[in-house]
Parts: sequence; C-alpha cells; structure tokens
Amino acid sequence: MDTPEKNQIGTPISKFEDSPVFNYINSLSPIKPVKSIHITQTFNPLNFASLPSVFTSPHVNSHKESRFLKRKTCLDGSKPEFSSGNGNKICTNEGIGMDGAQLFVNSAELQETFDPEVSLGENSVQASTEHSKFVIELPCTLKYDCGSPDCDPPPLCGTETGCVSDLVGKSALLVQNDQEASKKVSSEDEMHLSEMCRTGQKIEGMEGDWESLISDVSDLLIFTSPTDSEAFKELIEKSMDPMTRFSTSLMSQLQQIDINDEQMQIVDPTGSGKQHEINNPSAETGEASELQEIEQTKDATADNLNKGMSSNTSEQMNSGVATCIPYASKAVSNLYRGMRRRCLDFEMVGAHRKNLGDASNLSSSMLLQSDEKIACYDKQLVPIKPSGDSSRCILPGIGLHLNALATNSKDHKNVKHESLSSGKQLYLPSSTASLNSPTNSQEPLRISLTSVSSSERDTELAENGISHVEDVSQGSAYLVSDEFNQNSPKKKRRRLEHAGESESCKRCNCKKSKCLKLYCECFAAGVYCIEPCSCQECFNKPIHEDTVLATRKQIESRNPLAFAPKVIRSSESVTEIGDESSKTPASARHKRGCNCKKSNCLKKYCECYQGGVGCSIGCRCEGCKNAFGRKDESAPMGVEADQEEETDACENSVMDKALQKSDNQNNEEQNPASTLPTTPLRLSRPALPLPFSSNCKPPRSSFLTVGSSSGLYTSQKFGKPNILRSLPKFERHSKTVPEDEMPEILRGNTSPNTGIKSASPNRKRVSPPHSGFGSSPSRRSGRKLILQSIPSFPSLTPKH
DNA sequence: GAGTTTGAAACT
DNA sequence: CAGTTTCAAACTC
Repeated sequence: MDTPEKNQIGTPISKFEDSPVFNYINSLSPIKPVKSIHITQTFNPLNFASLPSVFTSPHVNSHKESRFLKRKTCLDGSKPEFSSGNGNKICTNEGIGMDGAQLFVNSAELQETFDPEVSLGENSVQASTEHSKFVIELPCTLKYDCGSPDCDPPPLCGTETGCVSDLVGKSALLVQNDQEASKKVSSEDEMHLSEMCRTGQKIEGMEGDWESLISDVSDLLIFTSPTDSEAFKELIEKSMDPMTRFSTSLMSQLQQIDINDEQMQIVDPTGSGKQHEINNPSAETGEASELQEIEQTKDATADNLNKGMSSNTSEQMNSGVATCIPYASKAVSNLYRGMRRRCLDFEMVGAHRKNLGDASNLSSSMLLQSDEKIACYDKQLVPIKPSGDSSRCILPGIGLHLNALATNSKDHKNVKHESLSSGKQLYLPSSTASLNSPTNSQEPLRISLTSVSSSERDTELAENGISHVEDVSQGSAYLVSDEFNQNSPKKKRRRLEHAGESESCKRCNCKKSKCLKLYCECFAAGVYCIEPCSCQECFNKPIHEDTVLATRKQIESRNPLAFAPKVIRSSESVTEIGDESSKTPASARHKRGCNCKKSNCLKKYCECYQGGVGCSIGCRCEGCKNAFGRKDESAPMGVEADQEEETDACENSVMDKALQKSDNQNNEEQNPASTLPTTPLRLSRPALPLPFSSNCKPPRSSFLTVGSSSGLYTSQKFGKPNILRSLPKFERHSKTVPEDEMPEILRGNTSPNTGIKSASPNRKRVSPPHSGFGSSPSRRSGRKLILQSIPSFPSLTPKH
C-alpha cells in the first residue's frame, strides 16, 4: 500500500511542481508543504505498519483497516483510511477535500470560494474557531496517507482551473476514479461541477472522485450500518431535490443514526462533522447552489440534530454549527449530509479519542505525532473537557485504562498504554517485550502492538470506549452512555465480545451494591463502570466521583490492600536481575489466597484459579486441585503432602470430579497453544505469543505483574506438578515460599524465601500490609509500585 | 435466560 | 476473631 501510493504521489507531485499553479501556491503558503510532508511520513508508516499486524483476526481486512484508519484519520482526517482500504479512489476524493482545505488555508481568496466547501470539508464541523493549523494538518496528513496524487492537488487547487485540470489528471492517474466517476457522474454532477467551477472550488475535480467516494463511502457506511450507506446514497441523489426534502430526510436519517450510534455521537459530533465534510465534498459541490436554501433550513436542521444528539453533543454541535454558519450554509448542509457518516465518524472519533488518550499517555509511543494531532483535534472537538490538558484526559481515562488493562492484559500494548496513562508505571513493557522478544523483534512488535492497541481500542471505543471518554470528560455524556447501557446491556456485551478481546474487560452486573463495594468487579478493579456494565443504581461513575473516592477510602481504611491486585505476578528475573534465584521463587500468587471448599479450586469461583495462579500455603482451600498449582505443592514438601493427603482422603468424592476436570485442564495446559484452557485469562489472541499478558487479564480484580515475565520463569522447583510445569507460559508460581500475602514482588527483595512468613499459613486474609511490608524499604518500594499500578481511582481524583 | 452454586465481601 | 449474611460472579440447566 504505502509504496505504491507513495510512488504515485511522487509522480503527480512532479507534474504539479511544474505547473505555475504549484509555484503560486507555494508562494502563498510555504507552511503547507512542510506540514503536510511531515505529517504524512509519520502517519503513514505508523498506521500502515500497525494495521496489518494489529488485526490478527481474519475478519480484519483491508477494508476494515481502511475504515479504522478513517476513523482515526477522520479525526485527523479520514484519508488514511481510504488510502489503506480503497486505495486511490478514496484517496482522491479525500484528497480533494483536503486540497480544498489546504487551499483555503493558503489563500484568503480561495477561502471565499472555498469557505463553503472548506467548512463542509473540515472546518465547518470543527468550527471555524479551530485553528487553521489543524485543518491544514489534517488535510495534509490525509493526502499523504492516501498516498494518492491527491496530495499534490491541494497546491494545484490554488488555482481553480489548475485545480480542476490537475484533479482530472490525477484522477486519470488514480485510475479507477476517472472511469467510475465518469460513469457515475450524472448530469447533476455536471451541474454541480459547473457550479463548483463558478465558485472557484476545486471540488469539481472531486466530483468524479466524489462519486467514487460515494461508492466507497457507501462501503464504509455499510461497514457500520448498511442502511446508512444506502441512505447516504439516496441523500446524495436527493441533494438535487429541494432542500426541505433533503433536510428532512437527512434529519430523519441522522436522528436514526444518532440513535443507533448513540455512543459514537456522543463522543464527538464535531469530529464527525469534519469527516463529513471531507467525505462529502462532491455532495457539497452539488449543493453549493443549494447552500443558500439550506441555510434557511439550517436552523431547523440544527435543532433536529441537537435533539438527536445527546445534550452535550448537541451543545457541541450547536457551537460547531454556529461557527460554521458564518462560513456558509453549506456547512450546515454538509453537517446533515455528514450525519450519516457521522455515525461512523463518531465511532471513529471515539476511537480516536481513546487512542488519543492512550497516545497522549504514551509519551514515548511511536504514534505520538499522529496521536498528538488527533489529540489536538479531540480537544477542539470536545469543548467540554474543562482543562483540556492531557492529564485531564488521562485521568478520566484511567478507569478505562484499567479496564482495558484487565481486559487487554492479553494485549501487550494495551497494558503498556494503561500503565503509561496512569503514569504509574506498570511495567508491562518488560513483560510484553519478554513475551515478544523470543519470537519477534521488540520494536516491530511494539509498533504493531501500539497500532494494534489503537485499533483494538478503536473497536473497544466503538463499543465501550466512547462512553468512557465522555464519562470522564463529561458527566452528562456519561449519563447518556448509561442510558444506552441500560437499554441494551446485552448488546453491549455482545459488542465487546465481538471486539474480541474486549471481553477481557469485565463488566459488572451489580444490583444492590451500587458498584461501590468490592463485590463490584469494576469498583474492585479501580475503574468506573461503563456502558457494557449492566449494573443497577450504579454509583461507580465519574459523576459520583466523590462518592466513589470516599467509599474507596473507607474500604481501604479497612483493608489497605483491598484494591491491590489480587494476584501478583513478579518476575524480576528475566531481564532485570540476572539472579536466577529470583526466578525460582514463585512468580505469581494470589494476594490472600482462596477459601474454596467445594470447587476444589478448579473453577473460577476460586480466585487463585481465576487469576491463573496456583494456590499457596496462604490458601485455606479444601481439596485444592488448582491446575495452576496446588496448595500442597506450594508448601514445603512435607507439609504439602500431608495436606494433600488429608484433603484427598476426606474428599475423595470431590476429588474425583476435580480430577476429571483437572485432567482435562492438564491436557489443555500441556498444550502450549491452548495455554490456560479453563482459565479465561488466556483466551484470545492465541496468535500472539503472549503467554502471559494475554492470559493475565485479570479476571476479577486486577493482577499485578511486577516483573517482566514472571510466568515464564516460574520455575517451580519446589514442587509443582508436572502438569503445571507443562504450562510453559503460565506462570506457575512456586509457592515454595509461603509468602503470605505479599508476593515477593512486593517485597522487592529478591529472596522470597527469606523467611518471612509470618502469619499463620492458614490465615486467609491478608493482614494489612503494614507489618508485612514495612519490614524492608525495598518492600515498601515494591508495595508502592503495586499501589500505584493499581491506583484505580486515584486517577479519578485530580492528580496534581 | 432463569435458576443454582459458590466463595468473597461485608456485617455482626 | 469467628460466625453469619449479603452479594455478584460463575456455573448449570
């Protein structure tokens, strides 16, 4: 993709350069070229590289990728999507839009003619107030992304005629566009073109592209909703019809879309608007003449839109519209038209936002540039955010991040992001690296991961994320999301499931706890409840931040480790400390240990099992058959045996069942690929070699991994059943040392064995760490780490 | 999808 | 600290 596009671009550019128009343009705005180029480079590599890797799932095809890109870009600029997915056609169209935007920026003269278009294209949505920079950047990026000759056009566009000719030439170069466009272009289109020419818009060139775009767009729309695409086409056709009709149809459609998209809309009306503009340049052109009429209807439509949108979004929309209005009536029309797209756009936006948030968090992430752009965009788009600071965004997102981590622990990337976002260092990177390192080079992986994460997030966002973002930023938005949730929690869940890993994110179903107790998984994990949650009377939302924090404090006062990850995985081993000794000690273990009596620690009822860790001495479980490690094993040899026997003797009947299950599990375990069979942790992403992370998804509470790949090493010298050993990836933590609650990791000391063990082995509940941790400063440090990593809600509170 | 089982969390 | 109750997830049908 990249190479061909780039090549194409290169050729057209040369042509343009020759043209006087090009020179003129350059003289007008030197800025453009620089930015565009710059952006392009950064953006393309990232997206493209990442995309393929990201979508491991079969269904992810170029199309989807393109779409995803679009979403991202849409925020930024929809172009990348097109480029990847559809290739030249789309690119050309978008490129045209871009051109228009650029031109607008470059020359005031053009602006007048362009204003309508421009506004339609991008500015209108975002609001005129937004910096021209963004507009420019976006277009540029888009162009480049497309890799199509479009990139050049913008400069060409400087002169209308030149633009048109250039466009035509480009279209020819572009290939399909011309043919399709010619076919598609109807008399109406011609009319539009003529109008465009009058206006001096370069849109003309776009028409052909536009047509192709429409088709492409339809595809895109289909992606989200087939109906939308159809509607969109119809709308385009109708665009010729009287405005009232058009507006009404649009409105209805828009409303429907809004309803459907719900979250998406909420996320960012403005963003969508931008996209619309870009995407619908042709329609705009055609409507140019109609714009005036549209303006009249504009108010009404705006109202309708507002209705359709959530309160917050409506506000944004209004502001955007208002700003746009000055520009041209077209903006409004575009908005409406764009509405259909909006759905997609919204999603895109949402995804972007999440991405942005993540990206912003990731100071070092590769995507920074693109992300930053996006972030800027988002900020602009989302006026609501009070501070607008990255920190702010992050904070709100933390909860989400945590969720994502939990869910994505599978995904290396996500983990990373989260850790980064929280600012606390969760370390994941090492784990990911370790995981990947064996098979892949780290950097490539990183990229792919980052990209993947973004894509995944997009998906997640599409489903979940949006609400989160908004939640953070806006209470009202949050409410809306809730409503949606309530409406169809199942749907949400399904979506999540579809997303694949999204399932990893746990959603609660609390009914009586108000999600303010540890019963609530979300609350326990330190994250706010989000859409997918089907909880009732939920107070675990940003809106109730105060309540949440207060409750949390209360709980923490009772048990300081209440919000600490239940399962701690530590493995300093790998890279960090050369000491193999460190490896020996168990890598992961349940913070408190389980108290299972009937499940034999073979079901998820058992927190140890759920967490993918073996039971340890600290567990009070009876008849432990934990596939990840029995309590007995963990204990020093003699003791264990005794315990085991006891349990066995007493509970033979139970054991039988357990054994059967265990056998199955064992088999599964033995299969490296299967990883943890029973454990949900592993699940998705078998493709990725992530042993751990993937599994790690904390079932309930979060798991903390301190070291890079604790699981891998886990050597359990001490006794772990062969079966367990067989599980390579998984950590089997040796329980050799009876660490009561805190894992070695927390202790910080490499020597787990240090005879710490204080408490009675049986004692289930971890006593408040005070004593335990306090012992050594190193421990304290470790503990801090844990807390930080888990600071679930801390993020909520404004960090200073 | 509804009901049951299970064990952690919360309460006394 | 131990026992009981509450709660929601996990599980089963």
